[in-house]
Parts: sequence; structure tokens; C-alpha cells
Amino acid sequence: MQYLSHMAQKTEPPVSTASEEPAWKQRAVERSTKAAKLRAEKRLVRFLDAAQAIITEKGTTDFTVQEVVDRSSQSLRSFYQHFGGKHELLLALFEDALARSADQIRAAATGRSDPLSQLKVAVQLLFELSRPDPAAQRPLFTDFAPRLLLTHSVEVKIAHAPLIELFTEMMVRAEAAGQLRPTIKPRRAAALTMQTIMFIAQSNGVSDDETVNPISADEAWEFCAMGFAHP
Amino acid sequence: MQYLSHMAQKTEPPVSTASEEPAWKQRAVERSTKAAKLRAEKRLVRFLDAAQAIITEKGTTDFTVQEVVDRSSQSLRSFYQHFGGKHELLLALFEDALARSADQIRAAATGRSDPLSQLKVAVQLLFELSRPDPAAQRPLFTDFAPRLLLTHSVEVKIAHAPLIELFTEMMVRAEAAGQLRPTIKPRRAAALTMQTIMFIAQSNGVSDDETVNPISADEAWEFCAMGFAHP
DNA sequence: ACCAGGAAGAGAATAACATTCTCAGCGGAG
DNA sequence: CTCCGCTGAGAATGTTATTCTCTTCCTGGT
Repeated sequence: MQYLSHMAQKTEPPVSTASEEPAWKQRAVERSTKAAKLRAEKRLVRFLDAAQAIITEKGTTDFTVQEVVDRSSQSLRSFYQHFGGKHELLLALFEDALARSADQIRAAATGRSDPLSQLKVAVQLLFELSRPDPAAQRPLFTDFAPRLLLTHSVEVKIAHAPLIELFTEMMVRAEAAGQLRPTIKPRRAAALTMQTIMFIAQSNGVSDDETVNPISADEAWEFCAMGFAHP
Repeated sequence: MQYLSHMAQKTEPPVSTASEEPAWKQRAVERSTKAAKLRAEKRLVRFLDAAQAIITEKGTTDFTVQEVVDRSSQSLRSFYQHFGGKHELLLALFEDALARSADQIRAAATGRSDPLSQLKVAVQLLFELSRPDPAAQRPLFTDFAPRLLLTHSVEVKIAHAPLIELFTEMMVRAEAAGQLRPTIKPRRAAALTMQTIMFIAQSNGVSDDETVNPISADEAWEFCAMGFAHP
């Protein structure tokens, strides 16, 4: 159900065999493979759950593979059988977290009818979810996205897709209601807003013993919605 | 001249001795220390230059301490004599880069008289400077800031100070000219704008073989200035 | 000119991780 | 029942940062 998608191709046989091997053999192999595949998936989930638990426990994505292995009572051997490396694990969790968050936000937003109100709710919730360690479950650990943005930008983008889509939908509705600035396209507005919110929440989260910062969700919302210039 | 500031206290004797030791001794020690201090600074600079060279060469902040040591023809021993660790080196370079960028941006902005125009120029230049590897010299390597934001948020904030200050000045002028939305304080507007621009430029930099993104400096500017809502 | 002590170089030692490899046992499909 | 792929256990490897040892050198004070 959860933890799906992007490592799928790993277990898929190469398409080429489809035309080289008779269909019956295909099916036979597939049938005998299915069980194994299920077993594999179970193990996979155990790794993912363990990792998730560790992350929420110590509020950081700096865990060691060994920790995950121990926690899930499996072996390194097995870990690398299922994941290309630590980064795949992280990407899986990241993707999952973003997808869930998208659902959660969507749910929260349906309470409002006015497109802009929906966006406001969405933005504020996204802001909360994006800040590090609100002691809450499943912080978005947007913190580790940057490191992967350099090495796996494509995957990160894929992970972002659900949120982008959600925000785009909302922006489209806002546009239809004439609430969107005419010079900006919904998808662009969505992307810009999301990035702004996520990053600001992130960089803002660490405690400020000092004078200033703690930018609030409201401020962030106002900034995205109205900019800083006087109309 | 350059590469100054935040590791200064390292070589400063503890203030306490000032009251415990006679002043003449202080001065004597200081005099005899001065030369050594200069020598030390030379080495320091060699490390920093070497690191900077490596970074601009391979366009990433993922170098090893060994590389820096070799490149500067010095020794590990010496490196750790001068720096508390790799992170101090990075912070030094980061701080320096941000300070220079602030100067550069300030210079570019003085060409305009209208506060908003100045801001626009500033924002667009900041955007360019913040994107990874424009093959240009000294990209802001804003990429590594995130990793340090967690472990050394205070230092990162210090490094950001010059830019924040610059943008705040400009926002203040804009406010005076009635070009700033009344509900937003200059310093906040500055912080929000900076973060937005830097992060968007950053995450946007990596090549998009696909359909969409490449958010432009203009788009980013418009977003910050006017938000997305229809007035 | 001479000496003590603080830097510096060379590079080995340590530590923490990720990733890979070896070997032996297990369990399911035929 | 038997074979083979999947596992567990954990050793081995490789990369880095960081520390440590020992020796050499230079400098400033006498």
C-alpha cells in the first residue's frame, strides 16, 4: 500500500525477454516469482519502518545503515539486496513522506470553499510539516533533500510531484476564481510557493536564542500571497 | 584583507589574563607574538586559497581535507593547527563568499535610483550568484549551507548578516518611498526575499532535461515582489 | 652565538561509515 | 528429497576526517 513506486524497475525482468521467450514460460516464471516478491516486499517494509522509527525518534536523518539493519533484525547482506544504497532508502522515505503530506494537506484544505482560503490552509500546514522536529510524527525531513538535490535531482523531483500537483490544482481553482495574479501561471505559482514555504520553514526551524527571526506561518503565507511590493 | 573574521577568537589570548598580568608583559608577549601571528595568517590564507581553487575547479564543495593540504603544500598537522576542522574552513569560505557577493550586489544596485529598481537588480544578481556552477568564479555554493544549518546555525546566520543587512537597507529605502507593502517590516521582507531567492535559484540550477521548471530570475523577482494573489 | 620551545612536516594510527564479500544455513519449488 | 536463491552473521575494504608521534626547523630571548 505504502512505500511503493520508484524502486520498482529493480525487480522487473528486462522487457527484451518478452519477445524472446514463449509466453507460457513467462507466466510460469512470474508465478513462481510472485511469492518471493511478496517476501521481499515484507523485508523492504521492515527496513523502511525501522528507518522511519529511528528518524522520528532522534529527529534527524543522520542514522547509520547498521542502525536500520539492527532495528529491523535483518542483515546488511539483505539491506543491499533490497536497496541500491542508503540514498535509495532515504528517497523512498522522502517520497512517501511527501505523498502522505500531500494527502494530509489536501484533506485539511477541503474544509474551505474559497480557493485562496484553501491555499492559505495548505500553505500553513505545509509550513508546519516542513519545520524540523516539531516533536510531531513524520517531520518532512526536508533537511536532507538538499544533499540529494545535487546527486539525484530527478528522483527528488519525482518525490515532489504529488505536492506540486496538489498546489497546482489549488492554484488553478484560484485562477478560475480570478484570485490569481494574471501574469503568473498556476504551475509556476505552485512551484514557487512550495519551495519558498518548505525552505523557509526549514531554515527557520532551528532555535533562535537571539533577537529576531522566527518567521511565522502567517508571515510566510502573506509573503507568498502578496509579495512585498505595495500595489 | 579578505578571509577574516570569525575564527579570530581562536588566536586571541583569554581576556582574563588582561587583569591578572601586568600590562607591560602583555605588550611584550603581544609583540613577540605578532610575527608568529602573521606567519600563521599566511598559512591560513594558503589553505583557504587552495580550497577555493579546488571548489571552483570541480564545482562542488565535496573536497577532502587531504586535497586542500596537498594543494597548499602544507601538512595535516598544520591544517588542524589552524582550523577546528573542515567545517571551519567551509564556514570561512562561505562567509567570505557571502560578504563579497553582498559587495558585488551593492555595487550593481547603485546604478539605479528607484528603490524597487535597486531591489530588482539585487534580487536578479543574487539569483544568478546562487545557482550552482554557472562556470563562473565563486558560485555561492549555497548548496552546502543546508548541511551546516543544522549543526552550526549560528555561524551560518553570521555569514548571512552582510546580505541581510544589504537587503534590509534597500527595503528600508523602499518603505520610505512608500513602495513597501505596509503590513510587512523591512527586515522581514529582506529575510524572506533572500531565502526565497537563494533557495529557489539553488534547487532550480540542476539541469532540467524535461518539460518544465527552469524558473528564471525574472519570475523569482516577480514572485517575491508581488506574490501570487490578485489584488 | 646558543638554547628552549613552539610550529611544521611526514605520515602512521584511529574512528566512523558505507559498501562489498565470504561462508554457512534455511526453506520453498520442482 | 534436493537444489538454489535468499539470509544472517560478520569480516573485509575503502574513504574520510581527525588525532597522534616523532623529528626537524625556525625564532626569539639571553
